[in-house]
Amino acid sequence: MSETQRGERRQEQETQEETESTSETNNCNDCGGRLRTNESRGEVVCEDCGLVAEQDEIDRGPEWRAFDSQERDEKSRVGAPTTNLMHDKGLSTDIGWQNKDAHGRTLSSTQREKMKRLRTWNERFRTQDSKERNLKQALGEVERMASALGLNKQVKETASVLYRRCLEEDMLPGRSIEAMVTASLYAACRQCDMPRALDDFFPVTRARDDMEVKRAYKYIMKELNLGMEPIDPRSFLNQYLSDLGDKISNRQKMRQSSEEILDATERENLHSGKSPTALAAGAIYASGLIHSEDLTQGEVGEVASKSTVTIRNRYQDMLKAYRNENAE
DNA sequence: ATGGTTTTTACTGCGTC
DNA sequence: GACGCGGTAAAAACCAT
Repeated sequence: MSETQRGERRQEQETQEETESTSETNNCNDCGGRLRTNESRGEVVCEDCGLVAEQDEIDRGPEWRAFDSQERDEKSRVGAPTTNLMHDKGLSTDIGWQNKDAHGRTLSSTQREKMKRLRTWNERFRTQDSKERNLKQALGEVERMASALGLNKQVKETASVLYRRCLEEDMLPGRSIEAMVTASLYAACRQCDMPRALDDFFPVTRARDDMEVKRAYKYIMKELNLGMEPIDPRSFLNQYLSDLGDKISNRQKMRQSSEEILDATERENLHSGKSPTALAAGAIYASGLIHSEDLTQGEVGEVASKSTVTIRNRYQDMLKAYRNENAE
C-alpha cells in the first residue's frame, strides 16, 4: 500500500505528472484502457470506457508503516495532520498508555496510579463541554455514513466543517443531530462536486424520517447562505454507467453520447425543472438505443432509482432534441 | 394553504421471444 | 405466458409563493 500512497503524494505535488503513477498501476480490467485518477471526485476512472474502477481511494495517512512501537518511534516525525474529523481537531493532550517516563523507564506503582487518574481526568475535561460531546458523536456519524456510502476524505472533511459551523451558530437546539449530520454530508457531496442523490442517504441514516433530513438541509442552506447550484446531470453518468456494469459493451461511447444528448437537451431548454438524476437516466437510455445496447428502461431506472415512466418521458424529448441538432 | 409541475403507481394494449 | 415498451389517469411528492 505504501507504494501507491507515495505515488499519490507525488502526483499531488506535480499535478501534470500522471504518466508515471498511472502506468505503474494496472489497466482497466474491462476494456484494457488506461486508468486515470480523478482527484476531485475521488475516483479512478478508465480513460476509455469510463468504468469507475476505484472509489474512495484517497486516504493520505502517513507514508510509512510501522510494525511495532519501537519502529513507530523511529519513523514518526511530525505527528498527524490536524483534521476536522476529530472533535478537537486532533490537537488535545493525550497521555500515553505505556507507563514509561520521558527516558523510557518504567514508572513506579504510585506514579502509575497517578497517571491513570490523570488520564481519566484528561478524558473528562476533553469531552466536558456539551458542544464537544455533541461534535464527538456527530463526527462519528459522519464517519459511519461516509464509509457506508464510500465517500472519500475530502467529503468527510467538508461535512465536518459544515457541521461545525452549524454548531457554532447555535443552529442545533430543537433539531436532531442525526438529521443535521446527514444534511451536512449531503451538502458536502454537492460542494465537492461528487453528488449523491438524497435518497441514497436514507438507507444509512438513523434520522427518524426523510422530511427531517430535507428540512435540515434547507435550513443549513439558508442559515449558512450556501448558494448551491443545481446538480449537473453529467456528474451522475459515470456512477450509473458503472452500476450497469456488464449490460453495457462500450462504456466510453455511451458516456460520450450521453453527454452530447445532455448538451442538446440543455440547449433546447428541456432540462429546467426536471430532476437531474432523471435527465442522466434518460440520456443513458437514449444513447443505449443509438448504440443498440440492449438496455431496458427498467435496468436504467434501477440504477438511477427512477420509474420506467419517468425514463420514458425524459428520453423521448431528449432524443428528439439530439436528433434535431444532428440532422442539419 | 395553494397551485403548478414533476414523479410515481397502477393499469392498459401491443408485439416478440 | 413472460417480457419490454408505450401510453394514460390519478395520486403523491415537490416547489415557490
